[in-house]
Amino acid sequence: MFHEENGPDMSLSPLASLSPDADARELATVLARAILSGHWNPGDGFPRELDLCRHFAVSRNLVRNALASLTSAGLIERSAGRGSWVREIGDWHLLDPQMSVWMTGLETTHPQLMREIFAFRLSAEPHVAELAAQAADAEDLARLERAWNGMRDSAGDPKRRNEHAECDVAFHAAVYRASHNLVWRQMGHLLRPSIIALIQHSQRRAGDLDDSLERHRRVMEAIRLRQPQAARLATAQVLERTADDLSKASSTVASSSSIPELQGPGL
Amino acid sequence: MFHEENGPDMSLSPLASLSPDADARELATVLARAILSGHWNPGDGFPRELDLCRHFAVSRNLVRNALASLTSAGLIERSAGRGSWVREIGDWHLLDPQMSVWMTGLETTHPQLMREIFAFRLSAEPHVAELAAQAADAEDLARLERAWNGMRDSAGDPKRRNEHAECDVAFHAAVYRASHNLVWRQMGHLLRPSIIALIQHSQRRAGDLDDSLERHRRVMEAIRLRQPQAARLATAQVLERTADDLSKASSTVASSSSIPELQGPGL
DNA sequence: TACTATTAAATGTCTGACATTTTGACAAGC
DNA sequence: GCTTGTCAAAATGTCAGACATTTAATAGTA
Repeated sequence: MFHEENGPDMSLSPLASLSPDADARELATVLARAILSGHWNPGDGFPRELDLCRHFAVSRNLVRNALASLTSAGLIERSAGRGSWVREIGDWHLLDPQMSVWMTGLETTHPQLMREIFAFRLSAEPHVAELAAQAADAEDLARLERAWNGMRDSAGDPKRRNEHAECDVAFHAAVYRASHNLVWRQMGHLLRPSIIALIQHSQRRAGDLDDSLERHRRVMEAIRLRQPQAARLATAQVLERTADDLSKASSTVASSSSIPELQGPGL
Repeated sequence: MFHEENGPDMSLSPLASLSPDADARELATVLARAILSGHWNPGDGFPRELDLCRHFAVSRNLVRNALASLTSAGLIERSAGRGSWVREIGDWHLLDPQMSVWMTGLETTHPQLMREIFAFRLSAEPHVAELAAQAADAEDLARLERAWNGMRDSAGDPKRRNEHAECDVAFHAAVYRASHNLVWRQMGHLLRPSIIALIQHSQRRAGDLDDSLERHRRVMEAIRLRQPQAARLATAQVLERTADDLSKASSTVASSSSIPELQGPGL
């Protein structure tokens, strides 16, 4: 007897429940967020297809489609005859837009991932703003202005915090897009989990909010006036303010503004 | 009669043939490369599942798995009852590692994509090298040296051109990885199609090769000596040489070093 | 010990059927 | 003429069961 049919199924315990009429997309979301929450260590075996079928009461086909999504995001690896297992964090496709969606809805944000993403933004975004100041057209400016107006109008109101966060995302995404390079533009997807997680967990004072708004406005203005250096500086100052909020929000005062080093061996 | 059962099936004509024992991965590759080659315009309808089944003589299941890959790469969009259609180039997930694999094997390289990717490298890679010079450890240096030695040993030999290209890719990927940031590291996947396409299509003279080797060596040395500014400059000069080779290789002397602007409206 | 055949477990694929979503045609009613 | 409701067709989404293939462990044998 190799089955553990009636056992407690420990490996399935971290899985949330699923609505009864779920489709493959929802199932993939549940599974992905369980991995992103760190419920499995890299190299750990992932539940077998049939176990997942029983646990969620869905067909094997649906499970396979969901697992295919996780595979294409680099979260798991599969092999006929051997099973599925969780890949190490360095192999995850952080730039897959699907990953952004999964990360955004996470209740407990993955601290290491957030540090990595923010460190990336810190090193890249000022330069993106510089490119944007060289290439932005009228449409880009309109997008920036729409997003900024949304931030201004929803500032300070606790009921409109989600709206404020979305406008914040839209603003930064508009900067990436204004670079008029398809690769940078794709990278804008990375912003959502980073910004949402921050806004949700930080309690800003009104003064901080005004200051943040003003710094965003300077970025927009520099891009409008085609001043690359000014745009670079203004963006760096926006991120500096964000880093402040971040260190206030997190109980552990990590060095969020220096490039964190980790991920030693690898293979 | 709405079926066009026996028609010439024009929409299937750009599809290459498939080996008889193909799996979903191969089928996805054939379909993806057909799209990447530009055989469909954005918004064009993609063949229906059953047509693809007949054309390739495979099961519907296999076709569906292949189409799921294309969907997760942002190449097509699907909707129950309406069918599948090709998305516009700005929505393609250029940073999906799977896309790099598909692009690399392409016979006719997609000129716009290659320009976009190279423009990105030109704007980002010097800064990545700067980060690498701050964060590289012994293992990173070993990887760089291994790759550079491979480039040196295979230089000039027409029979070892693929090997040379692979080492070139490995060198630049090692720089991205040495930044010790997971996001930049993932971005290293983007290098392969860019470098391979260039090496395959350019006929370098021996002197150019030596020069390229020397410039790569300077990058490695600057990283080893922890000299960020020198690493930045050296990388910029490597890319400058590459740009020269590019403009020699392409018959149309496009402005490959300026950020190309395109993609106007796009909702 | 070393090698081979067997068996079981897990994922990969095939087939056929039904469910759901979307669109268009058509007729009834105002 | 215009709207509205109903129906059918087309396309993708899901289910169920069977078989194929790959992998690892096991038992048997020289």
